[in-house]
Amino acid sequence: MKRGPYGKGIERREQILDAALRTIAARGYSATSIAELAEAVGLSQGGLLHYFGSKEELFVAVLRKRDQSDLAAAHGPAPAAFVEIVRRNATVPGLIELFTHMQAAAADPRHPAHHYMLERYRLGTEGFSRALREMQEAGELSADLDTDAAATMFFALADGLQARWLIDPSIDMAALLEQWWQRYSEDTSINSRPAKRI
Amino acid sequence: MKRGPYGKGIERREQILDAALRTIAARGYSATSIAELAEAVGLSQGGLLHYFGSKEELFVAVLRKRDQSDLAAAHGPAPAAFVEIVRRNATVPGLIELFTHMQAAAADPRHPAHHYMLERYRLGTEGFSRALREMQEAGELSADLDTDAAATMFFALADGLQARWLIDPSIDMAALLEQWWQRYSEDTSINSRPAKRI
DNA sequence: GTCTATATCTGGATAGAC
DNA sequence: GTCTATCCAGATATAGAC
Repeated sequence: MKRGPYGKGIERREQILDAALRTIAARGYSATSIAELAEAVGLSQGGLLHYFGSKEELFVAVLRKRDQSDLAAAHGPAPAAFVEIVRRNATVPGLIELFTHMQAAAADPRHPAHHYMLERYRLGTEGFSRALREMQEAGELSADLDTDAAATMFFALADGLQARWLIDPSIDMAALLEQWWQRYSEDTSINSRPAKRI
Repeated sequence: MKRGPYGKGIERREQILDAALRTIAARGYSATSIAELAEAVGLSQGGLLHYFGSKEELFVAVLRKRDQSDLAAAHGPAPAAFVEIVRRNATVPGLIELFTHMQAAAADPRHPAHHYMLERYRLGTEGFSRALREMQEAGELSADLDTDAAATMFFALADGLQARWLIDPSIDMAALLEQWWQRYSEDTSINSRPAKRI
């Protein structure tokens, strides 16, 4: 809450992002043009674009804001906390839709979402992997598990499930993630089991 | 190879799809308008649209054609064969890009890709799951594995990895899928291992 | 900082001739 | 079946006034 125009600008920006978040959540991605967004925010198209250079940059900012709120809401032990975020996201399909569209668009290195996605993958897997290593050190997790690979899989699986869930909501994303983790994290080291089943 | 205008129309359609496949593979999705496509095919825009009602329907037809050729090229035991398809797809990023865009767009039930995706999920998981059950009956796979869930996970993981790989080609999709399968398919039934690690 | 107005303009879809 | 020509819609981005 700084004073002066600089602080106010930032504050206004956050207000706009909040409104955009709500609008996309309610209307979905495809139904949302910057005109719609501007109206929902109570601003003109030009006024909106004053804060974010382009539609795509605005969308990326919205995703960043969601990540922020997801992270703030996360708590508890590592794998469960991440599953919890997915469960939480499932209440807001519009934002998942936005994410999948941005993820597809981010294949182009010049797209504003490209850097965002790279950063998200890096931070996400680093955090997840670190949490797993701590579990290993505490003896709560099999030491032979490749934590980096597991983290990469988790995010790919979560993203893939989300994309599919939008099309076919019959699947239970959180349950599948839990099921995956339960089975995948089982101890498979040589000491813990015979080489062959009897 | 039927005779008459009907057969010829179908044949022409296939030619067009082949050309479209190559063009998208080479240029990527975003760079491909129907005008570009028409040019590559050696047809006018109107002529192209005579065969496919709209851009989206054409794209879906392209995906169907790729599936067809993937399936024709697949061979060998179930999980490995599917990984092989992913490995093969990795040589054609443009088509993966097309797929991820269509997957995102398919969230809208009115989009032509919606039905395609639903069908693909259904056929894919059915086939994968059936193959796993056969392995179980042959005693090659732990009987306690939920084959439907495993199949759903496989496709979600593969799709998620592909979307990420487009943005960050440093990951090895096929290796991660194999690693997943190897660990996930391990026998975890009570007979095969002690309850707790020593 | 915000609005109005406008510049483009890309691109998909259509109509009708040949 | 294929082409030409055109239309039209929708959307973004920009310029300049207040």
